[in-house]
Amino acid sequence: MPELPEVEYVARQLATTLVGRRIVGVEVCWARSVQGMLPEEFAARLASRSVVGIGRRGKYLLIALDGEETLIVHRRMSGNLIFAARIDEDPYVRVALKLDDGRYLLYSDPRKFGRLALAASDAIEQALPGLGPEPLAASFTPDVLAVRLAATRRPLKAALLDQSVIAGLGNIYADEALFRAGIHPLCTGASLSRDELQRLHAGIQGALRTGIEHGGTTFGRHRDVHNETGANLEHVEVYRRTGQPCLRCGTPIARITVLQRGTHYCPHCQPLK
DNA sequence: CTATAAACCTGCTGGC
DNA sequence: TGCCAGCAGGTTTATA
Repeated sequence: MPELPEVEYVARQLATTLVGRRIVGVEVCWARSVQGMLPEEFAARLASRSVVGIGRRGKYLLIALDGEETLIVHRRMSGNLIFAARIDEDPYVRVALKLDDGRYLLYSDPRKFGRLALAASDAIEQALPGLGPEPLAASFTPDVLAVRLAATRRPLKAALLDQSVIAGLGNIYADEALFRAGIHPLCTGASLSRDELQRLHAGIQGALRTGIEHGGTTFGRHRDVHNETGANLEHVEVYRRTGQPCLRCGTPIARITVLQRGTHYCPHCQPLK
């Protein structure tokens, strides 16, 4: 579920609410939510650690601790990090961190796909699978985008969903970016003109920034650290709008399947060359 | 390299 | 009301 905007929004919340807190207790309720080690070792390595910083890489949330270790969280389809007064406030708790102010930070995840891991703070990139550039970094230019897309013959939608091409885009924001750019999801990356590349670059950044601004997109499970929904569903232009009129031209939004993922676009505004 | 399917899991929605 | 099929923001692994 969470894509870059949903992770970034939560990261910004945690930067002001979690940094400085110490972990005084760890309860693992679903062992497989912890990656790479047994729950006992995970709990032992987190015990008495203080949070010194919050970061994000693609869809990975990074919680830096003293002792040079970082807690890496990937929420996958249905995971959320939520502050609570008690563990049983949420029915889907997989891991609970008790904090030194008496509250809990709960990792809640109905579908159990998400993972928590620990890695040396100076080796985060090596601990993650190979990720492409950060699309909101200043160094992510239309030229960089062109180079990333030139290396593949796959449909653009498939390339945008590939985290090793660009980090952080998922099904919602890939569709939104392509709509903003006026490019059909089945176009080939290598076939894009200079103008189309610039539009796609602007579309990617614009869609992501809009998502962050509205607290992320919630149509199902995404919640922020206060268990609040994100408002960006009111601002998406094509995602899950199948059959509804295009906000630009009125043509009904079409839905196709790419990589077994629902893909939404306007047949008029996003022509297939 | 590309494409496709399956696996990991549970909950919700829509149709009959 | 009840049941079943299908769908869901992601990623990894196996197979053609």
